[in-house]
Amino acid sequence: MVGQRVRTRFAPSPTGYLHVGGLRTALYNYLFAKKMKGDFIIRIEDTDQSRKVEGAQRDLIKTLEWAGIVADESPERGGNFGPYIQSERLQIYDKYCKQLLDDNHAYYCFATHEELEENRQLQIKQGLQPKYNRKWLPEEMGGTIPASIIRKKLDEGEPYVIRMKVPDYVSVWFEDIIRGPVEFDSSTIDDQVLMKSDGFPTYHFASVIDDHLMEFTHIIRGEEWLSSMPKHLLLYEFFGWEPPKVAHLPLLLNPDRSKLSKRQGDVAVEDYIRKGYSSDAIVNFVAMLGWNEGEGSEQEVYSMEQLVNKFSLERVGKAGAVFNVEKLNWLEKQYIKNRPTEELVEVIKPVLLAELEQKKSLMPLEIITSETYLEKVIELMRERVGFEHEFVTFSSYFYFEPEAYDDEAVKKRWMVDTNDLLLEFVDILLTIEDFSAANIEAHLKEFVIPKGLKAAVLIHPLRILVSGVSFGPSLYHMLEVLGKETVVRRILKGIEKISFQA
RNA sequence: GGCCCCAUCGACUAGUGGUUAGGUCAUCACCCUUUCAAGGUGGUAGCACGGGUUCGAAUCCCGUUGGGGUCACCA
Repeated sequence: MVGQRVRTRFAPSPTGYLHVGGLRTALYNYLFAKKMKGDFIIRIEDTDQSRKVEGAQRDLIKTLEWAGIVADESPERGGNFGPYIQSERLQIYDKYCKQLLDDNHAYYCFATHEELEENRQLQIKQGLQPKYNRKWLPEEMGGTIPASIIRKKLDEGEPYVIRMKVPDYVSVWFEDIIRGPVEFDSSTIDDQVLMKSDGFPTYHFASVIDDHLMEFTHIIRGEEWLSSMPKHLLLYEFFGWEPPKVAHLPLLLNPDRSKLSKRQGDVAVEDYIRKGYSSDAIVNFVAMLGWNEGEGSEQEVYSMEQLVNKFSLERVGKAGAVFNVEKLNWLEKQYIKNRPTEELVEVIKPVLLAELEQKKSLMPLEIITSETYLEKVIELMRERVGFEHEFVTFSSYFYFEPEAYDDEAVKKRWMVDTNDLLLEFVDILLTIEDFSAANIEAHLKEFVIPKGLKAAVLIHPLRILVSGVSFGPSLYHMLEVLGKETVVRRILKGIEKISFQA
């Protein structure tokens, strides 16, 4: 194994959306493989027919690719170790199962669900660990069932499963890359079903065989698999295969420290995409949940490339991490602040166009959809939005007339003579040739100072009139970007609707 | 409950025997400011507990407590 090219895998079951925990698992597999100049592979574990969801495989891969996690081999890309879908590898599992049967490492079990359940209840009542009672263990393997009976059942076409025979009184030991040595006693391991009665393998069996056949060097997966590791190890031993190195990742947690779940917020990557998070932020955030550079590094923002360069399994923590959206939000803002303007234009243009389908704008379309205009909006709003789409949704006044005016702000900012002042000031605005921020500011001050008033008496009402709200970018720059015509129109329209309230 | 894993500010974490226990998010205050942000400065806040080992423990060992995972013909 020394000098071997690193191969890792992400092996989701196509039962629905991609979980953020799954995203992190995939990411760590990807980062490690790429860091080691190796390959990252996607394998689909669809051995449970009943849970299979149509389209899930496509969505899973699409979402991973959205995040920048592109597999070197996958069901869609192919590769030299296919098929990459387990339901297409059934003959392979059959073959290896036969071998286990021949070697007396596995046996047929004809127990019914009812029987099993009854046995389980009995054991629980007796205070024992629920475990298969080995009723169908054949004589030659130390059990009580004669080969003839098994033969007969088989001939009669009786449904069966195939179980692995866990050796008694052995201790299974392995070294986890993240956790160090871990030991289990075989008495705590159940005779795991390998082949289900529908002829499909269970996860445990299929994944061991595929992990070996596909020549993975490192298995990186969630901690929930830690306790089934000994079963897998036993299987490797039965086959005489060298097991890959394993790393069990700490779990992602809810704010109350239970396993991250629906109910307490969004868990699907798609949910976050829908809300407007960028892959940069999600990947960065999820990468830091359990991994850090260490050695006094204070970097918080990492590109995928940097992550690849710096990632190491040794620096993955052992404790679960709470998925905290606040920090994700902060990261998203960091990316928006630093994203090239052209990129932002590309993203928000379609959002604006879609919005324009719904709503009429009184502003010239060729202007507000132009790149130069959007660039100006971005310049003003860049540090004030939490998501890219907010360049449109949170700043709709750059494109649409205000539909309402913030009541509280109006109450606070309107004096008896505000409307008169505004009306007077409109005339001045009309005279401004060069409608620039600096010019507007100069004219406003020139207008207000001789009257012994502060600029604020106009600044706030103007903002409210023009945008409808009491917050936003620099007023003068906002007016400049909107243009004289729009500004004047909105002021006149606004003062018709707003008046001083005592 | 058995087995397994884990334990530093509210959150993410740095720290591997000697540090005023550091950083980031959040939070609070102040500065900047026409507003809101952004930014700047500063503050509050943490080694779960109890025993050891040691001249000296956040760091090593044991125990307790707490949390989590897992005990399927699901992955």
